[in-house]
Amino acid sequence: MARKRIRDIRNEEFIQATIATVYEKGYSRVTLADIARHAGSSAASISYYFGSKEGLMEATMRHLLNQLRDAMVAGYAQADSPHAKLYAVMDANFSDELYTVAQCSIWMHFWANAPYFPNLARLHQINRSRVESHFVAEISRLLPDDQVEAACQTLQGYMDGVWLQAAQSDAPLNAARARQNAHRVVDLVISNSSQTGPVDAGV
Amino acid sequence: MARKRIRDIRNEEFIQATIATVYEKGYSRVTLADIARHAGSSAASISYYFGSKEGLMEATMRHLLNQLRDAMVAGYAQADSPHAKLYAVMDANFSDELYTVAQCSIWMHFWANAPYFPNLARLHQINRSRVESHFVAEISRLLPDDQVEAACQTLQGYMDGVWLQAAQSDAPLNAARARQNAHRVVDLVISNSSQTGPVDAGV
DNA sequence: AGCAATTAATTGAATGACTGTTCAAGTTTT
DNA sequence: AAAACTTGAACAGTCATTCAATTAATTGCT
Repeated sequence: MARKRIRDIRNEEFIQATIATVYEKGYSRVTLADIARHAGSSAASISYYFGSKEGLMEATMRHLLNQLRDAMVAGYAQADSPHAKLYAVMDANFSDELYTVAQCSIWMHFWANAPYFPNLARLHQINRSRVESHFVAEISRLLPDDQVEAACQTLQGYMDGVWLQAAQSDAPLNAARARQNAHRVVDLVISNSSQTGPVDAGV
Repeated sequence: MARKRIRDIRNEEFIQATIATVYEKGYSRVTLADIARHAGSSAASISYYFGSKEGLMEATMRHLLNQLRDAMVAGYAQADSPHAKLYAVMDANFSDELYTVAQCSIWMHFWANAPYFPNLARLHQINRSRVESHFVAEISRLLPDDQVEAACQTLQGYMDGVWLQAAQSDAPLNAARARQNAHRVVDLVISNSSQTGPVDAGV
């Protein structure tokens, strides 16, 4: 246990340094020396812990994916209505920890680069599928079948789009406000059900 | 005139090669030699025409931004109702020429890298502001004021989000279907006005 | 039109800078 | 005493850029 402790601490430090440094320099320009400097360490140490630069990048993305998954699952479990569950997914995406310029920025970089790393592309796909299946499950209870796909894609696109804009921001983000807006979007999208009558009462 | 012709042809060729090659290798790994091979030319030639790799990337992004702007402006001018204008913006984004995996992919890369090139970041911002002002102008005529921002961000996010997913696709895209879905999203978002009655008749 | 002369276009090879990775030699921790 | 950790320096490879030399295009002149 103790033997692993140090390694875990180091891994976490390097991953945080990676996030900060990729945000600062961009994925295409960042070097191990840059990241090491940020972590107060040396490039050789990174190789020692992660094997290679690619290994570090993979570990970092894995960390981000897990963080997002955990936040999502936690909020999702507590919510008890379809409406609340949709809110929960949004709240996870726009939580104070995840919705920062640096995090959104590195997500951008990983989104762009994932297709060139098969195992990352796979992880990315898994994450996306999970979000989608959650959305579909809840929206199916709130909208007629023929509107589910559009509504789902709208919400998913909204989350991605806001992150994309956030990555370009040069001012700190307001996560609370982002959550508020996201709730409005959820309301906007599912409020449509009132036009076609209560779906639950349908065939 | 004739003197400029050759240079223009070459520029266009190299930019197309850049799009194809960045899609193939990723922004962080693409080399001038890769691009030159795609264009049936040499790396030295690219330096001759664009001065540097960065110059080539800037020219390519400028090209993409102009292409998008032109498509948007053209469709927008022909549409005569707010509703039709919203459709037009969507149709431009999901036109057969622009909505391809390679184009969406390179847009991803440029979105991610724009912040590290001040003049590109500026262009990017201008483009985004133009789209937003179009959206706000039209949506203001269709929804009550307090819903405009959310609706606008939803549509903008939807476009970005779909492109983002498209960039990850390993199958060819169906632009016509994307336009159809986009129209549905527009309908979904603005159909909400019927809940609060005709906005035009309000104070 | 035809023919130098000038300018533009092209690229293989050389250059120089950069960077991921390894390694040996130390230091710290267990 | 052993295992884990750390890193400066060396290594090997890559790549953008430059340069010299060659070829193609254009211009100006008679």
